Amino acid sequence: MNPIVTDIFFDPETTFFSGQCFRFTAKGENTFQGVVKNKVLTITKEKDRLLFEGITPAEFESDFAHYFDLHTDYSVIKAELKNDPVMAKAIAFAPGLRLLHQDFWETLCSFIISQNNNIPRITGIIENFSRAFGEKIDKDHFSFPTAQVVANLTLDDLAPIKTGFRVKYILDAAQKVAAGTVQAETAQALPLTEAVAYLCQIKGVGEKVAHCALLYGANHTYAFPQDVWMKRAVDIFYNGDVPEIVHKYAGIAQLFLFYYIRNCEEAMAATV
DNA sequence: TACCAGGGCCTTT
DNA sequence: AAAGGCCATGGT
Repeated sequence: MNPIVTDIFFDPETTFFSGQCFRFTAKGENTFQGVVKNKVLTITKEKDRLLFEGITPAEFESDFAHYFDLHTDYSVIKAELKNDPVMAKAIAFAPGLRLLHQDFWETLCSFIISQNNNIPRITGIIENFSRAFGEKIDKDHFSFPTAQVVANLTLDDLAPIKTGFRVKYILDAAQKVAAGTVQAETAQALPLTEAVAYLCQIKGVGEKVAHCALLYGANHTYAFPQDVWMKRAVDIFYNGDVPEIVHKYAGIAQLFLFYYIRNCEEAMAATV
């Protein structure tokens, strides 16, 4: 199958390793591979274009363009955000970041696993979780386990995944999603505040995890997940007071700020 | 209100 | 080599 070529710009590396998704790995300097929508997707970054392999042009148009938020014009958003000096720095530091539109259940479950955990370990847990309970796609790749499958597991089944005390949270989330008590469509349709409360009915889902699931998995672009890093960023950069422009593009602004404070030497130095 | 719960990768000391 | 923190939340 010939690769799909696109001249739409985004940076796979910063996008995949910004902490919004946990399913991609680097394969060499400019190639990244991961499981999306039960398919093994390989993306290669060339000088002025990206190559997509593993999916058909029809799949690219119908599913993956939305997944990569390619219908959103980032130049407009970034131009406006850059009026804020902190955002200008954050955007300049990782200009190719994009907000991914992921599967609701996968993000919900992934961010339950993420709590009080670091990104390499989260990635490893999700890999093992998929290998154990997902469907085999090829030798090295497995789909993310469905809520229906996970809902029928026991605490002992999940023990080898070593998610510790989070196991019972995962089970409660899976059971509520599988039963339809919590639905992606409802989470998406509700206003943000009500959507957060809706997700917080799940054991182990609090404000932070709810915002992540809504932002990354339910199209809530005004969601603004605040973990220790973001709180630090808001304190240091804005003296605790988030400016209006950041509120306007909350989710995307958060993505830039999070990546900036996590990775930029200058920003790190400011934390001392 | 403060602390603790699995566990392991990574950073700092 | 050892210690502490990590895209948190619920229970005591």
